[in-house]
Amino acid sequence: MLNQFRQTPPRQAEAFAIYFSNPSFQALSPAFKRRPVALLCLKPRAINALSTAGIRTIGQLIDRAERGIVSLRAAGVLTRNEIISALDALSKSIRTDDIDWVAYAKHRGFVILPEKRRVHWSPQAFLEELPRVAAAVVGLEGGAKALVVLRERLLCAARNVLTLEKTGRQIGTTREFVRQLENDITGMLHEVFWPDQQLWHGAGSRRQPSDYRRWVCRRSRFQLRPEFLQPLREFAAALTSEDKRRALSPLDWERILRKVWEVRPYQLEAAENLILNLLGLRLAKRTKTMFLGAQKKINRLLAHDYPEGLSRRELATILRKKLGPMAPTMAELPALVRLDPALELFHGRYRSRAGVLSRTADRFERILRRAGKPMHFRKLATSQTLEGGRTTELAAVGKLYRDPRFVPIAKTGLWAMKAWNLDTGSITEIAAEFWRKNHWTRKSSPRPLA
DNA sequence: TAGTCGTTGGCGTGTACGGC
DNA sequence: GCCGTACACGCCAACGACTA
Repeated sequence: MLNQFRQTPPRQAEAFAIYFSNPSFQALSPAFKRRPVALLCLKPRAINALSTAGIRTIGQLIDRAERGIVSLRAAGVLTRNEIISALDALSKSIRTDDIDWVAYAKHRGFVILPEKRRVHWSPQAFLEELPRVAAAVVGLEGGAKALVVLRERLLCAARNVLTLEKTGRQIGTTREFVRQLENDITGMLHEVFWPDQQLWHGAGSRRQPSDYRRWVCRRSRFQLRPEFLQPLREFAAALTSEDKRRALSPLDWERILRKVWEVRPYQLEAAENLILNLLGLRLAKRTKTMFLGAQKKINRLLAHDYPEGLSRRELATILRKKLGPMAPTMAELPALVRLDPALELFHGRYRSRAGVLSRTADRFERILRRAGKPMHFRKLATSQTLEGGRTTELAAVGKLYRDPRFVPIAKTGLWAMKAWNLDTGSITEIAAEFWRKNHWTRKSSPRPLA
């Protein structure tokens, strides 16, 4: 119980007291000393015991430990050991201007996440690792039920969140318990992801802010590598108070994501809701529904009716006719298209990506228009395979014959768009037609060149 | 005995949807 | 466009069973 810096051994009566002193504590700033002891990740019993003894800040704990905390009610050997261990780890983690929390966590035997080290985490790498880190934290702290809630309610796209009721049915519990669990998970993750902020208290959480002991008593025994948190911090720094206050439309969300992380919402599909949650953002439901409807319409139009694509103006006009006041404006269209992985902008025209066009003939039309000239059916079949189709050469010919958009060029195997109005007969037929148009007879036909 | 886990019931709010 | 209804959800209070 005693550390090496104590000069004289304690009296017998003080044998269960806590004594701890270390010269390195002098390097701690007054601001840091004013922070709550909960930052040291002590168990609730230890926090409660210290709180009862009037010790609520790190500075108070250091001062009292140097003088000796003789009577610590409701603290047994384990609790006293834990406090000593926290003080010891703290003394070994002091750097010139701050605390090295990773070193502190190592000294305490906590889990350091993510396991792999990187000097720099790009937004893409962060997004890839985030679900694993969240699952590691929740799996170890919360158990199987919490993992299901995490998966169905947080590690998913904002539009795919399972209802409380359905999630509850999955784990055999009530929707209210799912809500409480989700709140606890969110709180836990907030504390893990924002370790230097005031401890989180979510609305509806079991923790009550009026009760100091409850307020500070829970911190997860995890430490995230600070460099891993950098992308999230940059994102939070780029947000305005207005962004946090109002419910964001999907377009606002898309705009912010592109500006800060240079990614699109579907790229963070697996963790979209968690990221929104960690950043304290929410999406507007009504607007979201409205835009999802518009997006569905655009998808259908471009995949079936206009596989060759539409200009922004054409698309806006058609949508206005079909959706009326619910139609997106010209200005909103580019972002709406960017939001949908099935759509793309190609040479100034919006169109479905070839891989998601539902009909083979639509793909053929796309390929031919792109080439701008007739193509052999074998090459057409190969090209559509490269773009995600599965049609064989034989089936391709059948589809080309059946679809009035395409015409064969004589018996060459070449196919063109009917809209191109090309001469598609054989050389003999073209020559005969040429002669007929010029009223030439056999006698009057010109002699072939020597 | 305090804390945790999980349930129950109730109230208010926002949204979707159908009927008029 | 308005209205009523159903549904999902947030939030809260209270409670019992269990456990360290």
